[in-house]
Amino acid sequence: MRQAAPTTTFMDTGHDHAHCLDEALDRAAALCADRGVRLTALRRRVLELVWGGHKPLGAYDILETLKAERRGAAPPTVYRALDFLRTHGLVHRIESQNSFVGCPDPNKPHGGQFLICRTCGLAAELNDSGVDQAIRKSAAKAGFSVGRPIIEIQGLCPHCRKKG
Amino acid sequence: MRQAAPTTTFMDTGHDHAHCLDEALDRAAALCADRGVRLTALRRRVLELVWGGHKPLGAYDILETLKAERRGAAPPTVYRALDFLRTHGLVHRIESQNSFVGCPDPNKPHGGQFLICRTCGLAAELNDSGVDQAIRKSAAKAGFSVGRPIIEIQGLCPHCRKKG
DNA sequence: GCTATAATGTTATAGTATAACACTTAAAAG
DNA sequence: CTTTTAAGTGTTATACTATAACATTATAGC
Repeated sequence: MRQAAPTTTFMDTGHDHAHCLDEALDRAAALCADRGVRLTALRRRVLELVWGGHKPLGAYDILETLKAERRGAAPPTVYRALDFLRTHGLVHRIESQNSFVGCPDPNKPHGGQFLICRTCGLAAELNDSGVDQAIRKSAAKAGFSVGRPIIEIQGLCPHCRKKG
Repeated sequence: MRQAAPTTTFMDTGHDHAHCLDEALDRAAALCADRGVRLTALRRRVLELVWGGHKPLGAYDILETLKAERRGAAPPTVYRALDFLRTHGLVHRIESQNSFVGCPDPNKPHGGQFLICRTCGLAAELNDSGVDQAIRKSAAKAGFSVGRPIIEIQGLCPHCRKKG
């Protein structure tokens, strides 16, 4: 085990984000090494951009930055990197926003549970077993076999509630 | 009150769908009358198409049908009708599929909880208070104020499990 | 080094959604 | 009943999101 439990709640605005980022990149490198897959410079860079903050980024936002750095970056450049990162659980897609955010806990396979602030745009990943169990129970009642649960809760984060 | 509690689980393949559809249109007419808003021919027709089955439809699928019926139907034609229907809770958007499905219970305001079969594409709307409570509890722990919860559970419906 | 495979570059296009303005129809006011 | 006003729809153009298909380059294993 390389890391202690990663962040799952809203960060202070002034938290040490460089630390989050470094840890995320270290986890990714370790995970890819374990699985014998390649965290190439491009994939690493895209992951870095996604972890640039706790606010989900659009694919074309990422592309804008890449274009300034690499000759000929195009949509497939970023979508392919994102596909790789998602396959390995390093990044989640926020379905309700067409955006992407780093996963703080890529080793544990899970669907995403997100709290998303409608004011500041920050997203926090939950992974609440109570929610998961309630869903499984409810699905079971309908005779439904649960594959990938998508949970995206729009609302107000603690900071924006106070300022509100 | 015009109607008894509407469907919330997976329908038999051979259920009386004409009945579902009629009830949905009646509910919509009553709701619009109550609220003093207009269920125009276009809006009614789009709702009818969305309720053509229990499988969510894409906006451009709806558009294809409309084009055959109305001169000059274009994307705004269908998106505007869908916006109206969504505003009044008559239709939900399935975020993970860019598709739209009729709501069986438009009077009770609620975010959508959906079970979506990855094989046959059918969607069933839940509205499980256990799930809702688990989410509220978990969000409260993070100091987050819940607005609109989006829950889309991909998996296998009872019929597709059996056919396997 | 050679070969097979994986990754990326490159061009084109598909699929989803909205902006902006013109026109028509229906409701409200007189 | 007509005028006025607002709501709804038509129409054109365009923005945003994502993938297909094929060429080229880089990497890993032999």
